Amino acid sequence: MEPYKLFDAEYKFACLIWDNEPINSTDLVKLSQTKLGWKKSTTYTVLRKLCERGILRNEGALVTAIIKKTDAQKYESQTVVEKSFNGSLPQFLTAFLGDKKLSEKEAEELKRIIEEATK
Amino acid sequence: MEPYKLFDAEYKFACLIWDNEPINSTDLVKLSQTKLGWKKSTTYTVLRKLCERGILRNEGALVTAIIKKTDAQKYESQTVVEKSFNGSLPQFLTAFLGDKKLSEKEAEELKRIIEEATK
DNA sequence: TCGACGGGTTTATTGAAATAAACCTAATTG
DNA sequence: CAATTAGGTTTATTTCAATAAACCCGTCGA
Repeated sequence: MEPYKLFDAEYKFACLIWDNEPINSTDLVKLSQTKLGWKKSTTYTVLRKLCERGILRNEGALVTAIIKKTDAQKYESQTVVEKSFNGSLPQFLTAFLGDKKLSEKEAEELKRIIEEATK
Repeated sequence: MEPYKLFDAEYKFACLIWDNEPINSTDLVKLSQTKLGWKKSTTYTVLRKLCERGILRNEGALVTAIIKKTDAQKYESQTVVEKSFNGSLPQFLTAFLGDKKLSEKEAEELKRIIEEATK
């Protein structure tokens, strides 16, 4: 498995941790119950797998993230561009935008992000 | 199933058709063999499923696409932005670019695509 | 001192994606 | 006409993501 690959359920779960870390494991069980509808055992199963894969850590019932959300997102974004868009960001953008219209403000923000990446 | 959702294997297969349509089904079997390493039955199984879902058509052994590649890509791009980036294209772009540096030319191209979506 | 609770592990179950073996029938060709 | 080929369908198999039931063990408060 590639280091940062998170499956759908895993990603949602990891988001709980990124948003709440450090979090006690029992509290995480409760949070998963309310936010994801998961049973205790499900939470611990997924938690252990992500720990084994070096993505999370559970030490003394305190759960934290080892990899950052931005790194997981970076992996996810690059994977989709590679797999579905031949590695081409312009192709991705073109497809995403389609006939969608952007406001001036949105366009400015995007262009600023792009500018930023040329420096 | 959402109309345009293609699983990984299905997407690769559909790409063969988008790139070669109209294509005779027997030729498609050969193409899938060489490009994807698929057996004949695999090709026909996947082909039938995509036909049932209204994505491809197989009429008189002639295979064509019903939905366009750009539409499948659009769906894919929007799905990833929703699922992993909270629906925010700026967040996606930021994550994708990371520390990557763009050349002037690449930046221009991206900005042009964005400009285009404001008209 | 026992029962509830915290903090887990072990072991299943289910469902679906990915792939293919085995079979079928009609047409064609040597 | 016998064998091959085209063009499929039917039925499995395998793998793995997603989810959970059932169990375990130490501790702590009543």
